[in-house]
This record gives sequence, structure tokens and C-alpha cells, in this order.
Amino acid sequence: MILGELEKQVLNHLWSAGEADAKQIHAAFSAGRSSSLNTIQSTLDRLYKKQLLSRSKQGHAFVYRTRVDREDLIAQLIRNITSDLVSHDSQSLMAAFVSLSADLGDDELDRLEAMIRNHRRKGKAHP
Amino acid sequence: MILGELEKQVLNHLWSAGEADAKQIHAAFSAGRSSSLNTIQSTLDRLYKKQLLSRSKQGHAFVYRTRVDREDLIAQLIRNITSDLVSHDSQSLMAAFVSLSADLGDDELDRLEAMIRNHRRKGKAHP
DNA sequence: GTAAAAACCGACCAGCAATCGGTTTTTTGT
DNA sequence: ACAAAAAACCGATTGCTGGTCGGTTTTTAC
Repeated sequence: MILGELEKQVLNHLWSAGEADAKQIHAAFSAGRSSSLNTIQSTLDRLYKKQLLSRSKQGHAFVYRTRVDREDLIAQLIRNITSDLVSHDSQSLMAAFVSLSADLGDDELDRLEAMIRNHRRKGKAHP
Repeated sequence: MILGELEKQVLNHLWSAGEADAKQIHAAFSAGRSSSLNTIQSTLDRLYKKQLLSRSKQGHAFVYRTRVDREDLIAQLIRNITSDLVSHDSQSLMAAFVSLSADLGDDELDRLEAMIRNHRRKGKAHP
């Protein structure tokens, strides 16, 4: 699965806003990016069909919410894009990630190491 | 930039073989995947135009080589696919990666930590 | 110099994101 | 209940990219 620009922006908005309907998103985007309300609706529908959003009618219009966490979606996208490129071992992926984090500061590296430690603990506690 | 299946397979082959011409790749793929020699040539040409391959005439035909390391390409793909999704902070990307490495074993986590340490040293030594 | 091999050109199809006009359905206000 | 407004839905178009080759030109080899 691949995501377009507008789709990503809509997801971003929903991650920070929590929930919104097409009209609200259109209003929020009107400053800067201009897409018709219909376009926003189509995009929401596409994301809904991709099962990245859930929706329910609250009052007049559909209100959309994300169905995935940002990190999980990113992880999924990475998995897709790198499949067939990192088949057997995870070595390349790890190396790629380290190279990717070339501009990480010391404190960010600290946090990453902490995450790894935490991940390790969780793996042990929750087999 | 996004890569198709065949493009990835061609890159994989070149990473392991070192170098090859269209005919050799076509021959290597003939068992399993079947694409015409022309298709392989087109794919090589597309990758060449994307500057992912270099080529030179050795003897009769163009011989292609990769111009990027596997890890660097993966890193670039990740950067592209996640742009606009991880703009301001790198936190999400790190979290995504940790979630991505859910199936990493202890020794792989060890290696990852070693890579981070090494990366840190390099950053200090080479500012 | 001719025949084989390779490169190149151009075309076509498929899939997907973005775009939006127009129509139907639903909601709302009187 | 009905008309107006809002929202959802349908369908079409455009643009881009990968995969696929046929056919033609250029290069190489004998």
C-alpha cells in the first residue's frame, strides 16, 4: 500500500485532532492547501476503504477517526516498501535504519537505546 | 521514488552478482519469473535513469552495476515513504522502527546496539 | 559485408492518487 | 409534510509510474 500526499496530510490532521468530519478538515486545510470539499471526501473514503480510518455518523455527517497508530502505520509502510529487499535477514534493515538516523542527536540516540532496552524487557515478559 | 517488484529483483540480483548484463539477468530469472529480454532491458534502463545503476560497455553489451548500497537505498525509500509523516520529530520514526523489529532476536538487538554505539563514535570523530 | 546481437524507440495496459461535477440521499428548519 | 440545505455517492478525467513487448536502428563479430 502506498499513500499520497493528501492522504498523509489527512492522517496527520486526524492524529492530532482526534476526530473530524470532511468539512472540518477542509476548513483546516483551506489556509495553505486548497482542495475542494469533494476531494477531501474522496480522500477520506479512500482511507476508509483502506481500513486506515473508521467512521460513524454523529449528528449530521460522518466523523472519521484513525484506526492505526502513527508508529504502526509507519512500520507497515516500511515493511511494504522494503519487502523483497530484506528477505532473509534483518541485518540490512537495521543497517539502513542506523544510516537513516545519521542526523540524530545524542539524546535521541539515548532514547532509541532506551526503547530497545524496553522492547527487550517486554519481549522477555510477554513471550 | 517508488520501486516495482521487477526493479527490486533486478537490484537484488546485481547486489549479489556484483555485475551483469541484460542477458545474464534474463537467464537468471528464466527459472521462476518469466519476462522477456526486452522487459529486463527496459527495467535496467529505468533503474539507470533513476541513477541507481551505472553501466559501461564491456565487450559486446552494457554491464550494469549498482550505484548505491542496499542499506542506503532502503534508508532513502524509508525517508521518502515516511516524509510528511515524521516531519518535526524523529520520535515516531524511532518508535516505528522498534515496533518494526518486534521479531528481532536478542543477538540481533545486540548487533543493533553495537551499530548505534559505532554510529555515535563516528559522529564524534567525524563532525 | 552480411548476419547476429544488442540498444533504442514508441506504444499499450494496469493500478492508483488527485480532482471535481453532477446526482441522489439524508438531514433540518419551518 | 415539504422544501431547502447539507452530505454522501457515483462516475469520469488527468497524471504518473511500472510492466510488457514489437519493431527498428545501431553495433558487433565472423
